[in-house]
Amino acid sequence: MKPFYVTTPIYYVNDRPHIGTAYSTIAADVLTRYQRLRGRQARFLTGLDEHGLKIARAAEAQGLTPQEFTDKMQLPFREAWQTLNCQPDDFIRTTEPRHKERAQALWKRIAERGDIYLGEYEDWYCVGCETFYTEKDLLPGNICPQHQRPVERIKESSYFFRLSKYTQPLLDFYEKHPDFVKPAARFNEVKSFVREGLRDLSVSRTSFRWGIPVPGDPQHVMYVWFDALSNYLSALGGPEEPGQAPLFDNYWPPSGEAMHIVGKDILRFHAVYWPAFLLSAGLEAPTQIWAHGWLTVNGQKMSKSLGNFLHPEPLAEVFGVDVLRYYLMRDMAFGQDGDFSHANLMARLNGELANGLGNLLNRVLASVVQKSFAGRIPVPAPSTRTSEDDLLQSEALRCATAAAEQLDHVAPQRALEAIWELVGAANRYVDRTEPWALAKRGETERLSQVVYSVLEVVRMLGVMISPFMPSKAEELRHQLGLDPLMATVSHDLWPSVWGGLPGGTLTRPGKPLFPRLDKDEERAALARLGITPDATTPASSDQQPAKPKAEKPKEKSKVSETAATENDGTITYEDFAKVELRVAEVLTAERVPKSDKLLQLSVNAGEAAPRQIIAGIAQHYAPEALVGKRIIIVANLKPRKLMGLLSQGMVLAASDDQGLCVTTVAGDVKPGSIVK
RNA sequence: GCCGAUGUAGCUCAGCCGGUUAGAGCGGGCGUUUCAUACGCGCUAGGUCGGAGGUUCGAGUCCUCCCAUCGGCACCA
Repeated sequence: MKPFYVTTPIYYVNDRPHIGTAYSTIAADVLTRYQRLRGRQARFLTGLDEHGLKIARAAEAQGLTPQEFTDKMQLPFREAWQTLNCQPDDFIRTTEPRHKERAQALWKRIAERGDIYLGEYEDWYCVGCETFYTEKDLLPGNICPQHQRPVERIKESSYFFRLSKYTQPLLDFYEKHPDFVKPAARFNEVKSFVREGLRDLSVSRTSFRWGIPVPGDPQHVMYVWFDALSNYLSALGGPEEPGQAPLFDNYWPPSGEAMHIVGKDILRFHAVYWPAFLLSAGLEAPTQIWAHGWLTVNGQKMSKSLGNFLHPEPLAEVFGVDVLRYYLMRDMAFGQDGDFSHANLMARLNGELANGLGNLLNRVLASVVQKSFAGRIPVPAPSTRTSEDDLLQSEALRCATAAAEQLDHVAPQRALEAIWELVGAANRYVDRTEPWALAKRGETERLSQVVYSVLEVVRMLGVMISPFMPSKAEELRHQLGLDPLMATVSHDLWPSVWGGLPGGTLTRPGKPLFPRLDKDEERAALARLGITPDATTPASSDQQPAKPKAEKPKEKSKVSETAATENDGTITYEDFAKVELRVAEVLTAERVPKSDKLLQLSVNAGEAAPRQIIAGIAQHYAPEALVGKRIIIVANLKPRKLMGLLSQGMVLAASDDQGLCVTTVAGDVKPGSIVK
């Protein structure tokens, strides 16, 4: 079996860890622990992205050097992973010398292939910031977000990577590696993106200094993705010639299997740019890229404006680290979007962990074993086995196999499902065999068998949950009187044979493994997190507040559609000379979802009903800034649908290379007035 | 607008290559045990399988169209 190498994204050091970053890090940790358990060599990398202008700025704002700043900002990440019991083998920071050096080595390799050339990069530039901005980053009206001043269109010298050259090679590569990107639907998106053709990629900047100097041209620093992506290699000491970097030789393909866990937002960089860089450098691409989805919180999107970023530490403190890990792995389908719901977490804690597994251990260990066997695990006689034991045993092995299969396919939620089938089977077994009745009747021989069977299953469960809940797994083993699990290479510990539990072992019954939360405790837990109970989304709730958003535009278009039928004399664009211009007052304005440029306006043009106009000015005007304005519209333009929304008319605007201004009237004129 | 995915019991979801009475978990209801963390176990819920056509002896399961939701791309008034 090839060594296993798993990575999380390197997180942007400017932020703090939140439930989303915790999710990918925990997933990587679970996979690593699982592979080790199976006797496979495994390495887990996480780290931080510490370069870029934003960092330099933030540092400056605090009166620190960028290095001092990132040295400080890295701590919450290290602490968070420690708190969450995630144990990466390496933690790379892009500001480390080892990274800079290897990133430059990768650059050189690619440059030697002739795939990097000097060109010009053009974008919006703010003199005040000495920075380029993409149109998306600008405030309406092409205003610099920092200085509130207009930006200029400017070119700077930049190195480019010949990405265009790799369009076909990438498509060929995808063809040969049908599992390169997971889930498959995401892979399709990647492919169709590449199929449309790739443009060369700007990979350096001269407008800021906080980055890795380009080899041979220190005026330039590497642009973020070149720098960032190379961390996966640099942390292994690569790229390097064979024999020079043992980790690289061992873990990177073809000798190892490398899996990148990424969020769906950065999939393109990993699935397109990264393999292209590697192809160019004559290196192997990673084995697989797993794009996981986004987490909402109690049905709501996490966003800066809502200020509802969920941080993992308080959750771990209130519910327990392992419970949080379990919940995240159990409730979210890996690769799909999921919802973090406090109510669901507590439901799973009580139902599956406390009542299901915790109580299973307790109901046998705390009573029967103590009373009938003086706290020792009994040694059953084979003759006392019945079909119930056969059934339980085969269930145990079946579930163990199923769970392993699911984990091999990176489906932690399904693996846990399979494991909990065994929890159910074990509880049923106890009910059917009634150990308490056997004890009463003094049938000690049979009781030995029953107790042993249950505890053997519990032992197996302890092994299987250990990647997910390492501490609880140890606690469970401790209560069974077993030593901590020690994973070693080439030694598969996953349950595959019955009877691993040594009879005669002195057990150590303790507190319930997973204390149950009663209603009051649930309320208290939520209170400690500053959450009101009705803010959570119980699994059974159907009152999700996602609807009004979708309904609004619908109502509007209905209204304006009727207005349209009354409005005859429509003309086409070619008949522009016949244009009918009117003054209209903007009643409402909002962005068209999923569109960068379109605004949906509702205007009063002096008619019975307001009309809807879709205007391509979103990059120049904030919706709020338009409300109340008297603008001039083309009132009799033939209605047309834009992104599914009916536009009845056109907003007149003047534009030059500095930006765009909607036309308005100088005086106070009634809406609907004709403009001549 | 183009491309893709999804739409199955109150909730979350399984249902492979079309085939007997459409499933699981949770929640709800009923019952039951008493070893256990008032835990467990059993039974139950009568869901137009988004809608309409079609192919077929037979369709959640294939085809067409429509609707809704979500993504990717595109962006024009």
